[in-house]
Amino acid sequence: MYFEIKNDALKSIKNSLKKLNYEIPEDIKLEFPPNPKMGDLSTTVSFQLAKKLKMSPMDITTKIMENIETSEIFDRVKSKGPYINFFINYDLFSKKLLETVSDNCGKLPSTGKKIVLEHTSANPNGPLHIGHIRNSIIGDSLKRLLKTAGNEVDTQYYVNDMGRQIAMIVFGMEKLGLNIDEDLAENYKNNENQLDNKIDHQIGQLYFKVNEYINENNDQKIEVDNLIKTYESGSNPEKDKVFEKAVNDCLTGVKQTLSKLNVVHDDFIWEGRFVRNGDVDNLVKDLIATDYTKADEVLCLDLEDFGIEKELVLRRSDGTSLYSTRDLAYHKWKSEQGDSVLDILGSDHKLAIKQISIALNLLDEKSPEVIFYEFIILPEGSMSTRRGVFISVDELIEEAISRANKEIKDRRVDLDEEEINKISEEIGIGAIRYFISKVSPEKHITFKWDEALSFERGCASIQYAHARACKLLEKCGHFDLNEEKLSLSSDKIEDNWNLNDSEMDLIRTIAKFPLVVEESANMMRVHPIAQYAQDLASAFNKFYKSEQVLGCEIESARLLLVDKARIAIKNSLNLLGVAAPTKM
RNA sequence: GCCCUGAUAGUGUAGUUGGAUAACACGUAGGAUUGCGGAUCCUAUUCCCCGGGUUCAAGUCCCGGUCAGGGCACCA
Repeated sequence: MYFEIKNDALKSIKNSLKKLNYEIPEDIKLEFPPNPKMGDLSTTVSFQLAKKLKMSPMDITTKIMENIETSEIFDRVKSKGPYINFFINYDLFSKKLLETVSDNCGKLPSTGKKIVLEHTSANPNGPLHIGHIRNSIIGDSLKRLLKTAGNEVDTQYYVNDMGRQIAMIVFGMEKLGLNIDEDLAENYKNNENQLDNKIDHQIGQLYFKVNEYINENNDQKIEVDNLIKTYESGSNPEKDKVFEKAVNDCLTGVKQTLSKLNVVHDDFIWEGRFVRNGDVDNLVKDLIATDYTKADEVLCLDLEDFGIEKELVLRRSDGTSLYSTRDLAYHKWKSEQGDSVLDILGSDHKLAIKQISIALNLLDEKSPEVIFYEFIILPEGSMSTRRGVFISVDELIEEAISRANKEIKDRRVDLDEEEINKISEEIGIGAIRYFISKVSPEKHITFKWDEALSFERGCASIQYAHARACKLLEKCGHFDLNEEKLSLSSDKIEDNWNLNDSEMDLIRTIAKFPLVVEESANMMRVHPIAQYAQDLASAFNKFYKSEQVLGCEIESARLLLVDKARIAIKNSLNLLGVAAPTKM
């Protein structure tokens, strides 16, 4: 709705400027006044013009005001100082809104663009820990946001099957006799209470032990190197199977975890394929042709001309490839899969991705757009799979759900076990996803249980607003709770509906949703959505508290308003990958 | 040492085209339920790290500090 209103306001301003023979600035600034009492939209165009016209902003505003005409959606337009403020006609606006908001509210028209989005891509050498979760949650929310904003999005998990880590795991299994207990892993699937048995956790423990062993027996490193060489050459199919199984096992566990968080990838791309299919070799050849490579002891790419002192090593002296070389081949491939490439990366990858971007430019390929995030650390310090110091995402999920469970049991004695479990899960997962998505990625997060999982501050209150709306609608008799559908047409809106403050505020907030989607998608940021969902819930709660809906004179109008609020809350939560329970 | 990021009420955060009275949540202190769920609402409280500069206008841009985190591998 605001898109249309903004256009109308813009047209009014332009017409007025035209009449005055003033120059029309290319982008006339329109913003929201600090307080709705001051208007619904305002422009600072007079400031913009002051210098060119050699007039004071105040005088320009006076002139504009003498000539301005507005469309009927605005009640009036008033100046305050040099600001020009537009006031919406809420009788018209609210009816229009209630007529137009539908189930897919927030969805923008197609851009025709395809984005390849890589996120999570954690090494398959252990379970996801709460450091990884920021990547997954930002990535998955961004996917939802960009899709809603009209893009086609393909999400990929880049699987590091060829790195030293996996070789170490294979080494541990073959040389140290460490093994994965399949029965225990299977056992976990059937009754999820022994996290240590979960297959990716078993692999994590194995990896930790191998690290300890190698640290004490440095001479054994050569064995690991040999394993890397063998796997990379593809000369030993038996060995390949061992590698592949280890990776797949770990991935099985990782996928279980992600799916609980409502995170699903479209593709899993194994880095090994880029070595096996010759892409890495070809890429190295192409880079040599650019004359930027140097071959001293090893082959590397000299990036000094681009302001990077550190050269990028392309091959080990034993001829095997490195992570960054394979990643380069992967990026080249990705850039051919869509119109743009988007990576979600921890800020520790900043230098590496910069090197990769420059190399891609040398090869005339698109470089990726990157969203960096800072680390989540524990109060006692940073996490490490290698050192075995971390809180796993599975632990976090268990704790979140169990806290939600306790909470809901206290409040709802009327619900059966199955319902309670389902709702606890929705609330627990919501708390986690909301906690991460509400802060901007460049901010450091120190993880504290109570802050991450508090239901007072956070997501549960938004979900509660949704549940409340559903309950109210259910009582009116025209609402199907299973289908979540209100059968009440907008021509039932009463003619004598004069909106009060809380209604206007709610209308305004709902109407903003597509605007928030557009702006957030443009910035590729999800935390404004979290804030918006909170604002929406708050506007709804205020309305709910101050106005009676059922049995009032304007029941139809208010029921429709509640229904639209419900949809907006649900859809905004959905952008964050958070469920909207109909009761809780 | 060089490079990158952060610093906003007691706490955690928003504030990205420079614009009006800096927003939200929690905390604390009060208050609200004869009506649809109190996981709610209302009131009070308190903030732009320091020093310069640009501008009609700076939390926002520029320069110089301080503190915190990260990066600078034949690791990923």
